[in-house]
Amino acid sequence: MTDTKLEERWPREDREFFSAGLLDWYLAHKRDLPWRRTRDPYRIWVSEIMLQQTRVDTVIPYFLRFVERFPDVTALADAPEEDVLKCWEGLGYYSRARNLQQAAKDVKERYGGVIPNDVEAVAGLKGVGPYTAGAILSIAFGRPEPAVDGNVMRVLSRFFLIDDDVAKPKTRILMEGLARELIPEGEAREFNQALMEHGAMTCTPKSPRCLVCPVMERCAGRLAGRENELPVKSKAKPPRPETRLAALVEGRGAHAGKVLIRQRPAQGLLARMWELPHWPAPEESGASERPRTGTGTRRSGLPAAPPEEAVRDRLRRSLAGAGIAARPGKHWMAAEHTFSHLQWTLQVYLCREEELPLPMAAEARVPYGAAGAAAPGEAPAGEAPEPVLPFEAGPGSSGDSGPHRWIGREEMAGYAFPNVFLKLLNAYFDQREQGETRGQEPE
DNA sequence: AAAGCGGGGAA
DNA sequence: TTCCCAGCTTT
Repeated sequence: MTDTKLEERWPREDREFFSAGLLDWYLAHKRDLPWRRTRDPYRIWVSEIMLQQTRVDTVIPYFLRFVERFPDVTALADAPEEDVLKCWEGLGYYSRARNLQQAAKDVKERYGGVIPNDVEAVAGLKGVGPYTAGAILSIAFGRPEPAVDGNVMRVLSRFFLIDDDVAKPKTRILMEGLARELIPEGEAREFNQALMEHGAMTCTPKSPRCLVCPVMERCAGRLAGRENELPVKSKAKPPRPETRLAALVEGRGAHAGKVLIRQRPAQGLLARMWELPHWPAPEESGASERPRTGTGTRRSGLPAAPPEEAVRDRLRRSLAGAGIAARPGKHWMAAEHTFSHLQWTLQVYLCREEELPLPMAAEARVPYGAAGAAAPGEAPAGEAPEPVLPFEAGPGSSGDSGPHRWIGREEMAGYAFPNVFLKLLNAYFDQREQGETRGQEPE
């Protein structure tokens, strides 16, 4: 973008009014946040990674715990990966944690553990894209780099009345060019934070607080009466629904009092996190129906449980395919977990570990399972044998089961779980402690 | 350029 | 409940 072109579209007077107004407002009203009490580039970096896709109030306790546990680049680089993942548990987008640690190892090796004051070096770190690079460089080092996130695009799109689709990469490039020009001399650190703070506190996604806005007099979006239709953003695809059968296997004998968990593969969704074992529900059964309402875990009753016979057989075969001999029992509860691209309905069944394990498990391991492996009275006669499903269907999957473990409540602290499984496990152990199984024994 | 990747807060 | 939010990597 040439300077004349920029001047045409956004006059210097407006730009200077905007920058000065926001900066003054920020210096008077900025929130006291943990990462604003330091200029340590490491802490700025950690905070910016956590703040991707995550709100300030959610991040604060995670940030404090994280920098206490891993106080500097070297401590993070040298920590076991599962410690880092456990510290990130519940925060989501777990690849952020793995990329952050990988980048810490790189900083330790390449730059002696010191985060370099260098645009290319910072931008080259794993997990650091254009926004985060600009944030680190400006906030930690005072460099005049733009840091354009969703807040900034919303603010700029309104004040300068830019109705390009902010979902397009081209629009972000445009905004970065504008944002770079807006930085007042020597004020990058405070101005970039002022932009984001303004988007978070005043120029909010819905119902922007124009009446208290420090730059409202010249806000082109508001003057045009279009503040509520900006920014323009094309809609994302709705998440694809998927029903899955989950097994809460109660251990017997050596595993009494424990339940079975497994670790997910190193690649893809929820990589290396732990979970209850679960498999896709058969399409043709009623099990693939979604509950009409609801998110989160709930007691059995609301989403109608799928037909018990077919489901129990499928579960038993899937468990056997993972080398676990267990008898599926009663439907316990349904839980929902929504990702941005996927919506799981987990139908959770209580199962009991079998005492007679290996021979049967070995036989049932045969992928296109022989009906002869069926436990007494379970396989419906005349039904075509169903394949034992691999651990995770889809491209890039080895099809192998990950490691399994038997754990009690105390051992949960040693494993990182996605929230939905954390809730299910806690609900299960709570219920069992209260002896609240009344009449719900597996058949 | 599009898809994959979690979770929580506001309306 | 439903809707909305959102940066980086990989494909």
